[in-house]
Amino acid sequence: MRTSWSDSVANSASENAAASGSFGPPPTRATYIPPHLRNQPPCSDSLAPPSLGNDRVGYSGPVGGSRWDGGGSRPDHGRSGHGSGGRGGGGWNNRSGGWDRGREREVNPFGDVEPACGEQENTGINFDAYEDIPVETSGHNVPLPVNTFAEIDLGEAVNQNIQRCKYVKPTPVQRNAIPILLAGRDLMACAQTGSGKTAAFCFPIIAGIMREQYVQRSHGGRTVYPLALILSPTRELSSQIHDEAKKFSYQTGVKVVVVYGGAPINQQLRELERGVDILVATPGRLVDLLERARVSLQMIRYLALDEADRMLDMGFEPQIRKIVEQMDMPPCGMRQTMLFSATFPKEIQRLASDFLSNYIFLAVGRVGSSTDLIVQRVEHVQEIDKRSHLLDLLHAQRETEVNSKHSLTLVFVETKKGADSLEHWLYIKGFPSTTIHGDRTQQEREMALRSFKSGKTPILVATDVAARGLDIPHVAHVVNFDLPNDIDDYVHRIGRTGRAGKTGLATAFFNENNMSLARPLADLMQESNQVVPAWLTRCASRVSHGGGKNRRTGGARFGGRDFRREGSFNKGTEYYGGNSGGGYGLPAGFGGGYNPAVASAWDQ
DNA sequence: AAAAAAG
Repeated sequence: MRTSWSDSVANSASENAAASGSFGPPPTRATYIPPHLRNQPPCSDSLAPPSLGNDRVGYSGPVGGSRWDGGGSRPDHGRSGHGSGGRGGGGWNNRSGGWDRGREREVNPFGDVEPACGEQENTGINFDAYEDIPVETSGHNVPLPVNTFAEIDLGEAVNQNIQRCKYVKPTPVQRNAIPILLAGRDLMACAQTGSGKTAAFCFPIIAGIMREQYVQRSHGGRTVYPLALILSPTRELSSQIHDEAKKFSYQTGVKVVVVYGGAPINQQLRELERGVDILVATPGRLVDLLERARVSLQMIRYLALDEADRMLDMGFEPQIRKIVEQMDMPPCGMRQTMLFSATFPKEIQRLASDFLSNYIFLAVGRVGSSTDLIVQRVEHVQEIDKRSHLLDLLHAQRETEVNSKHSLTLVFVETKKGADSLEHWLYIKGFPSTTIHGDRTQQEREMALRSFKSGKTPILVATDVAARGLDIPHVAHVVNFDLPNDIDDYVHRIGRTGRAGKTGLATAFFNENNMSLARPLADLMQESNQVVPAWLTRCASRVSHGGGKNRRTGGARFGGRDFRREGSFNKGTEYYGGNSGGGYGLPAGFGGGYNPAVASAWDQ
């Protein structure tokens, strides 16, 4: 059933494809071509996840040998003794082994990249600001952070990709996490999205796969045996991670495949059959593939959970436990496990420790100490007035935006129905928008995201499916039309703005229905040096003073703190990175603070 | 109670 305005006009004639930009006066329904349908090649196969192009032929399953080999011959499958001298020389200089044929046809993921990785120059970055970032680590024998990519031995191929991405210097989470992971340690990391955390876990995985020698076991059938598994809670996030990982692994011989629901499984099966070292997946589709015995986890050496706190909350935990504990994945200690999120509630940390072995906890704060990149506003708006209030905001925004051609507004609502209905209403009121939520087809979801990112529909009405991890440049304004019940969800939502060094605005509509959020929201805003309205403080003091589920413990400087350090369960701590005693005042989840118009690894 | 994730 077509519920979206975008869809309702999707079949309009295409001769108006060159219609004017979407920031002009609102179009009329009769002649309007939805922006996302303009200038599109006919028959674009939008069901295919981006960058699935994978063209190495004849590869199946883990390879019996190291990609370090400079040898001229393709490693033999199923040969256990291969590569005894494979690491001889130990250099990264020449790995022109058996992968070359495939490499020549490997799609260049840098060919059509979006501005995030391409158009900008790396000049004028104020890297000194990085030195101020509070970093907290705990655990046994924490490896020291590095300051440059050159200090890390990731190999020539990966180094080239780092250059292609125009990363000049590792971000704080990378500086700390990469040495930890290269040392083979398990890791629980608190760091905001947009802080380069995808690269922080991808680089060590790719380097590890290239370095090590894996023996192909002769298993039957069409089962594939990935060496690394990266799980994320939404399809779009998995797709995004896959796109990043493709860039990082370009011409390394390491193969990345993504699988998720809502897309044709046959295509994904074909990709898997062409070989997979790193599998990026959402839980449901992975379980399906495991049950069909098309994927085995026996060979997994690296397990990464992105948005790990979401992955371990009530809705996902059973599936994650099944994948990690009840299939054929090597147990804790036999694999390297890394958990990343911007928020890590204590209860979730306790759960997560089941999956970890002697792990290091890492929390990385934000850049700078006083400049808040996200201005948070809370307004008291009754349910009945929300729509007209939103309209006022959008009109005011339009007034001040005549010159900025690419400024996006992300509106979060509570329900899928509410998303459709608000989107339709906005259309009536002359604001081109689209919507993303779990009741839309995957094709529609991906189209909506593209249309929003490109600025063709500069308003996106979303449920929490878009709250986490998605890297959408140019989101100037996040509106919490309906506030979430959990303060961590709020942190993730507003984290969609204030990215890439730009300032962001986050507006929340608060009323009696949000009383349970009053206290944590007021605390959070205070900690991030925001103006807390007096009425909100009053609300906060009216509700219970107990430490409920929503209460942030241990201060919110980092959006998390190692739960092992609480109470008597103290395993010893070590500190690096100038955590000189608090006063940072802002939790993680607030965008990086470097100059605009520069690219760096922050632009992951 | 809602959202997400398999079909």
